[in-house]
Amino acid sequence: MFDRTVLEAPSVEVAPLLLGSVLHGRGVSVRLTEVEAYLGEADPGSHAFRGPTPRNRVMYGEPGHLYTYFTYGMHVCANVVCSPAGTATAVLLRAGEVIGGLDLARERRTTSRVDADLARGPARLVVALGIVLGDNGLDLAAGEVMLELSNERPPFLQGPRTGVSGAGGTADYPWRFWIPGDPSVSPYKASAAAKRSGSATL
DNA sequence: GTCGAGATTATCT
DNA sequence: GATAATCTCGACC
Repeated sequence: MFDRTVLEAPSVEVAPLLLGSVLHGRGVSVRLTEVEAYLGEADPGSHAFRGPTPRNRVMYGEPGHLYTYFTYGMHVCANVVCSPAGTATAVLLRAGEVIGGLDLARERRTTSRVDADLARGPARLVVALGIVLGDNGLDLAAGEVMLELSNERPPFLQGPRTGVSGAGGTADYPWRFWIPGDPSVSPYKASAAAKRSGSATL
């Protein structure tokens, strides 16, 4: 359960609040350590940039729901819908630390050799939680996948988004947030940042 | 440890 | 028909 009004804010404000929060999905619990904000039609990197489509209509719905989508032919990513109905902003869940249902998470992610890799990356996190494409639109307050907002405000860093192709995948939109020093984030962040712009450490 | 290239399919133009 | 909010594997240091 959570206070849905918190999620009515724009995704850039919600994103840091999700850090440290816990997502429970079908027997596995993950503490979020890295997220990314998407600002709907104002954001060239968002699926909603070119207006509503059958796929992204969930983002236009009420906050606190799950938005899932298929990408690169074989991966599913998950977002938390933010902002009031009619506004298409969302927060992409990029990485987290498995804190419950460890054995089950290991079964789902047989390619991970260390626990820190179980939910390191958007598609990996989705697999670890047992989320599938059909969960699109699920209510995170009462569904099989539940969000538990943290009362704490862990320290976080902010930087350019990664993996976004075309316009929008630049430092013009520094809407990636992560908890510094967490093992489920650091290697990913370091190599991706170095690859893009030399060094993006803040 | 870091770096580079290929895989594979739903969705949109 | 082109594109994509990625992952994995193999080569190299």
